[in-house]
Amino acid sequence: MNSQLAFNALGDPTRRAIFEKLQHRPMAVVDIADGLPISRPAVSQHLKVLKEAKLITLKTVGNNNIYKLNRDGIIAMRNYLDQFWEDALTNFKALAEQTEKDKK
Amino acid sequence: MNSQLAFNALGDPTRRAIFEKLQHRPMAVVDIADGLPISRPAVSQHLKVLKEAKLITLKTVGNNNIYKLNRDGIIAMRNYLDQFWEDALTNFKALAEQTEKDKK
DNA sequence: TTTATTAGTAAGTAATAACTTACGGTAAGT
DNA sequence: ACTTACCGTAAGTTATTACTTACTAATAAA
Repeated sequence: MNSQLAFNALGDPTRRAIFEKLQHRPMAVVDIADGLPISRPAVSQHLKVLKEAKLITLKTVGNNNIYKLNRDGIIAMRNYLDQFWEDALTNFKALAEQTEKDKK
Repeated sequence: MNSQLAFNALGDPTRRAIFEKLQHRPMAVVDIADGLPISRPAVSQHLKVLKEAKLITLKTVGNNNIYKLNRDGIIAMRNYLDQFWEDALTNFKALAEQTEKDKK
């Protein structure tokens, strides 16, 4: 799992908007772009980033590229972050205990 | 919790490096900057972002600003992101079930 | 078989983010 | 007092990212 890709992918507000749109239903690119204040090609570029981060996938149906959330990618990211926070909190706790000990 | 702050703060690799450094021990700014390929003021700027995202705090001791992880902030962000992924997966599941139903 | 719709990519521009150097202020050591 | 060490901020530069328009290709509809 490349955390850098995922963080980066969701770091942009427009991409988060797209990601959240796809939570409602799978959508073709025109539909995703509809309502967003940017051009359709710009949306395509964002979709590329989300796809490379493995957060979404696409299925071509005739003329349409239907994008949807990628369950496996999302789970991978969630698991990575679970570990990330756990490490941080574990280390925090160890430091706090060390500080206690140092006082004595 | 502000999602923009969360993703933005950890979206930058240098900031994640700083965050991980602080998992080992609280550190003064010079120590944080030591080893990083950027200038000390640049580090200060990253620290500001992490601080505003409530991931770290600082304590001034004489001439030193000692930065350390902020347990409460980390927990808040973990909880927020847990929810974020859970929502995504819940929606994914609902969509999958809907698709099943539509087939019938 | 034209005509319209969908969508990705290329190339250039605009906006943003990360960085540097220069500075000022404060505390600690001499 | 003077000097050194620490650190934040300001201002400007560089690098990166987001965006636009123009184009091409592919399928669907007429």
